[in-house]
Amino acid sequence: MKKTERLNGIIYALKEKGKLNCKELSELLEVSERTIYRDIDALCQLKVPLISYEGKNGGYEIDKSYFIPSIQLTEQEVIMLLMVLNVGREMKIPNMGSEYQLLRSKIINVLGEADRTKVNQLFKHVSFHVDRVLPKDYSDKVLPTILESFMEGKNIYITYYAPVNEEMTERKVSPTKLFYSDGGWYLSGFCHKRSEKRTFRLDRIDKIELMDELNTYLEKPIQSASDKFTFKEYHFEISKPLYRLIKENFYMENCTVLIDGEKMNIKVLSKYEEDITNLILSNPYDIKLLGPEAYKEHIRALIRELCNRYI
DNA sequence: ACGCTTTGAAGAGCACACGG
DNA sequence: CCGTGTGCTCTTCAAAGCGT
Repeated sequence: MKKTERLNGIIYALKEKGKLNCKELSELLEVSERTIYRDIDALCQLKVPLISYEGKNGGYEIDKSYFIPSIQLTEQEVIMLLMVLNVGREMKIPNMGSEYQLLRSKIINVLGEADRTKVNQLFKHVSFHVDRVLPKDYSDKVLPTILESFMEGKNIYITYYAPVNEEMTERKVSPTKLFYSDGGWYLSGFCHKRSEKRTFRLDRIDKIELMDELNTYLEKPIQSASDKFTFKEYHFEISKPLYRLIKENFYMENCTVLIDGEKMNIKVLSKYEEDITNLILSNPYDIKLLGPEAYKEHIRALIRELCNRYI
């Protein structure tokens, strides 16, 4: 890290944290305490209004009124931000389409002309692919209203499209979590219409209104058996080659090997039942489901239905 | 190779907080 | 009030990095 970046780092850290001592700053910026003392000295010479407190509970503060003129980023920081921005666009963060280009310009304009050309050149050869992204689009109001509901701690009123019976339902929801999973954006929370925890696909929210009523479910977790994203444990016998092929997959994240050999015995804790089912049906010679019994019955029923249909 | 700058380690001195 | 612990300030010395 260059000295100028470190000086900026000290200013931003003190602005954010309030008071920090030399040891904390040295750990944060990964330099010795002596270097921090020298940097503090340099900042004082640059007329940055620092206040030092000696003795126990001492440290440094920056005058609250000190104004940081503009954001300064290194080339590495710009590259990281652009990577994150590109991933976000690929994940279709709601409303990102219109904001993407402007935000990208703002970030890249932090760099000088020469570095800008270099970074543009770099991003011609870097791309991100997120498979199975569900929605074509989101309603414009959805994300801003959900974000506001979390910041204000208030309930929302939504009109939600249920594809099974092709109907629009209206309901009051106390949002608890906004998340991206399995190719789409979801909102989970307490549904007052059903009186239980429900997860909603954002692209199926047609209308949304922020209510005046306070959300009392923000701090306490809501448990629900009908929740799509709960973890279940699966027990398999699996061939070593297939295990090697799939062990890095997202649905295998919580995997325990019970017996290691040409035929392996594993336990998988996963919330992606559809992917597990596809794995079982696509690899009948290499994987055998041992449990749980209820899920085995589910697989049997699927296979019976397939047989009835195609024999 | 040389000079300059930056950095780090160690130690001494001073100020302050706190408990006995 | 005094001893102890913590933290800022300052000095000295050595080493590494960088440009010429």
